[in-house]
Amino acid sequence: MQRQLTIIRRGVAEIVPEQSLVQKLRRSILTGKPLRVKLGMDPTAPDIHLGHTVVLNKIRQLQELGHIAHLVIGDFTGQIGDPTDKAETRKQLTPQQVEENARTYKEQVFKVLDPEKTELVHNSTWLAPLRFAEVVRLASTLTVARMLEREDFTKRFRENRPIHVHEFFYPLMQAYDSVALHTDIELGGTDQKFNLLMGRTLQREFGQQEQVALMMPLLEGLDGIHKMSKSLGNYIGIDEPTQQMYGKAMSIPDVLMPRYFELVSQVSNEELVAIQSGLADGSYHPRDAKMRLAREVVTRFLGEQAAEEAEKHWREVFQQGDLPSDIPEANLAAGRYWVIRLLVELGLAGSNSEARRAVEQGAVRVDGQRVEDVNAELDVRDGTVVQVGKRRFQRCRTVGV
RNA sequence: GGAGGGGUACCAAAGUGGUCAAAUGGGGCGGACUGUAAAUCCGUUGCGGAAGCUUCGAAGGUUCGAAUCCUUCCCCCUCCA
Repeated sequence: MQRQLTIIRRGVAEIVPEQSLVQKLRRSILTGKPLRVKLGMDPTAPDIHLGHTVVLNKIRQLQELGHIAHLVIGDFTGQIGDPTDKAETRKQLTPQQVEENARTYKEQVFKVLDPEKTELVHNSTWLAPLRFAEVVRLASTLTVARMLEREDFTKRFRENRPIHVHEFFYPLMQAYDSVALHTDIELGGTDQKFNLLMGRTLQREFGQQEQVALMMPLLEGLDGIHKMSKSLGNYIGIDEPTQQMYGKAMSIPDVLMPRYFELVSQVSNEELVAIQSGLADGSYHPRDAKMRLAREVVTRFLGEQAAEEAEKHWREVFQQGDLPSDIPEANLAAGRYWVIRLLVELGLAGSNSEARRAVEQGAVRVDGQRVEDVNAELDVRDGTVVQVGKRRFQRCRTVGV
């Protein structure tokens, strides 16, 4: 049991109440019955990113300890939208959209979870048939004041932004999921605290044993400040193109390395300690740590070969400043081109003005030669490579045009 | 139903008749530097090869001149009930 606790505790932000977790584990070990672990997935945004995997990793660990996971597809709640941390009311999705998103979710989620020990359930199964009287009973368990304790609601209220009544039902529905599933442990980010605790309240109301709320920290995104989220664009999706995924991993701020290793990487606890102390005393270069992490992440989601390619590309282009081995090609008639036109033609600039700026700023190279004159006219041959900045390239193909 | 506040560029937010293509911050892009696409510093950020053109919720109007004034419309928020 001590072993289980050590594993479970890694990277966790908060366990409420911890004592209850200990009891549940003990009971599980004695009876040989696995604990029922729940994770709700709101199918509004179908793409899973590294931030989501923090919680998924934890579930995976629990699965490896023998416990069983219920993955709740919030097909019903998804039509409401969790107001958590949202500045505005989310738009409600149609059932078709929810189904579509849920499908994508499933595919991605099993890159982390063990399908053998995962049960997929839809919460419309038990939420849709509820009668109004039952809904009222749920609603009667909490007060408006209590609801407004939630920071996001308070904030919106204070800032005169709208809060719709149906949004109040979100926590209740999520909590009711726990009742329906007899959940022992519910996982979520720290921002889910209110919802997770609501599950305890409702389970008590229904005479069940209360679940343990296990909260994971919110992973900071590429900007190093805000939590990783799709809407902020500071995320690494687990379905991204190889080089992009590797590159994004390399652009994580140095200071976040210890955290990423703790929450994202699967290195053993011993290695984790070694890495973190190495980073702390400077004996381990943050870049090397980052390359290791980037490689691990790409390997995990896209395979080892992809990871190798990505690393090679990285070394060529950014460490040695060489041309990458795979430059996108564009067909073009041979001849003389005005630089600006050439850039726009190749899609390396969105407008003439933008292209001119790039040249003025010394960002443009043609066959390795920096072009500084905005009025330059250039000969384009087959194979001419045009580069803007450090990472945008186009090779011209004049054959067959 | 009544009273009030507001809609400015990718986002936030100044600007209330000319000096506004529109301050400032964030973001983006670029440069320098660093064996990192990190950090830091600097530059740049409507379109246009130039003259110039089009932008401040929408449409009209006043004026030599409007993001700024007037009219109508659309959208958002708050308070009272």
